[in-house]
Amino acid sequence: MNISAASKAAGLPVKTVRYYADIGLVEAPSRSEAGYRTYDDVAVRKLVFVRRSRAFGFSIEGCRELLNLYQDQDRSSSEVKRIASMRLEEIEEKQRELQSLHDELAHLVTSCRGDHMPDCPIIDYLG
Amino acid sequence: MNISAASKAAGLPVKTVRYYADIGLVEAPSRSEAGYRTYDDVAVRKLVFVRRSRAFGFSIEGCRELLNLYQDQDRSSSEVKRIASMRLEEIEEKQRELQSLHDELAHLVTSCRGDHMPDCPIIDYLG
DNA sequence: CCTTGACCTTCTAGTTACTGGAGAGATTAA
DNA sequence: TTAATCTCTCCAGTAACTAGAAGGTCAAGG
Repeated sequence: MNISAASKAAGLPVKTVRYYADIGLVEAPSRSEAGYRTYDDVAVRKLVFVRRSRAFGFSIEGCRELLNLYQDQDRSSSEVKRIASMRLEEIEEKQRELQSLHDELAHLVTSCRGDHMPDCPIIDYLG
Repeated sequence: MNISAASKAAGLPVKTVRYYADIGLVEAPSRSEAGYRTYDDVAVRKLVFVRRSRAFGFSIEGCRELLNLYQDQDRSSSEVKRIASMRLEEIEEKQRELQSLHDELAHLVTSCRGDHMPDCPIIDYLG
């Protein structure tokens, strides 16, 4: 499989597939005689794993940790759970921040008449 | 006022204060004979405005827009309201995304026993 | 007067996670 | 054979700063 086929199979852009090998997140693939990268199903499965992990908001370093556990037959599920729980807490923190941000801004928006007078509570608040 | 005083007054790191002038977000301050940047209250007020806008999640470009409106005596409050409302919608979209992310991950975490067996539903799902 | 330490300057480079493009070689289909 | 499509590497850019180096300035204490 050449890189574009692997990229389609994994659901990642070609550039990203190369990038993940460049930074050592996944193994560097073997090359054809002409120097083309060649991928097999195992490589694609790992790329899919990374894509899903990223979609969960894990950082590259987080993915690296998870990937090691994924590849480790002797892993304990408690370690995986610990990492996922940390990420869950980060998400919850972000949610709280976003909520207070939302409430404050919504308050300002509703208190602004939105007509053509230069008077504006949003600007007043920010300034 | 030298840069560190202005930085404290505005609630921004010194580096950031310099940076905002470098990219032309705020005016370049005048300089003392020795080349030190000197700030007045007006400059500080604009820095505070930027800090607050950033805290609301506006991008630098968004801040630039708002700052122009802030400095424009003839601004219409409808324009300000429009920009703030757009930002509010973005926040709400982000909240929805984060919520489904949270639910999915929370489901996986609770379904994982977290013991010392290599069996793990989180890994199974990702891989 | 001199030194010490805090403060200021510019410049470069690093961060995160890619993305875009140039220039050149390889492969495939017509 | 030629044109289109891949693929390669390398360089640069994105957002919004942050860190650190090398060096100039200023005020206070001895």
